Amino acid sequence: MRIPRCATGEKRSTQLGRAFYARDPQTVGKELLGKVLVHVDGTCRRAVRVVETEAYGGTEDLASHARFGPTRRAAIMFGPPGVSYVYLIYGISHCFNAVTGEEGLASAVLFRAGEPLEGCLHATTGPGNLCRALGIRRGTHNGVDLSGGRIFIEEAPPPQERILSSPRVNVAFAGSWAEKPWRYTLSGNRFVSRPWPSGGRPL
DNA sequence: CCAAGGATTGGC
DNA sequence: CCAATCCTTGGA
Repeated sequence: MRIPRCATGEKRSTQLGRAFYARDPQTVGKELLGKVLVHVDGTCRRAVRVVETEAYGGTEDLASHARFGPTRRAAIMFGPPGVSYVYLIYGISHCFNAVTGEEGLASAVLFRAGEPLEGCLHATTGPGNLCRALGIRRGTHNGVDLSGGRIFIEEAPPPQERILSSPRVNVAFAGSWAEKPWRYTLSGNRFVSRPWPSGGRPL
C-alpha cells in the first residue's frame, strides 16, 4: 500500500533523514522533544508528539545494552544511525529506540512517552505503553530504516515548554552511570512518565 | 545447558 | 509493594 502524500510533497520533506541521527545521543534525545513520531500501518496512521526520551551510550555506559559489546541483541546499536532498535523487556513490554552516532560506535535514544495526536487507542506514557499505542513491536519493527520507511520522525515547531534533564529511569544497577542526567522531558507535560523528574535542571 | 536478572507495567 | 513473563547474557 502506498503512502498518500499531499500534492506539494510537503509532508515528505519534513521527515528527518539519517544526518539527524548521526550525532551523539544526548543531542538527538533533546532535539527529538516536540517532534512527531509516526507509524504508518496500512491505511492507519498513528502519531504522537515526543515528550520524553533517554540517551544510551556504548560499551562504557554500564546502563546501556551495548555494555557487553555487539552481542546478538545489541549489535544493531553498533550499526548505522537512523535505524530502529526494538527489544522486549521483562517479557512484557516493547521498547522503541533510534540508533544514533556514527557506525561502529554504539548509542541510541529510547522513546519513553508521547502526547497522542493521531490514531492512538492506548496510553502513550511509558516506553511499553508508547509502543503498544503506536503498534510497534520487536518482531516486525526491529532494525527498520527510520528515514523513508513506515516509521519516521516529522519536523515540528520548537517546543514552548522548557526542557529538563534528569537521571535515567530504572538503571540503578549501572553504578555511577545511573547518575548521568540523560533523561529529557518537556517540563510540566502531563504525558511524561513516572517517576516525575525531580531536581531536573533546566537547559 | 542453566540460573539470574532486566532501559516496565498494572494491580493490590 | 510486588508479581507477571520471556528474552538475553554470562558462566559452568
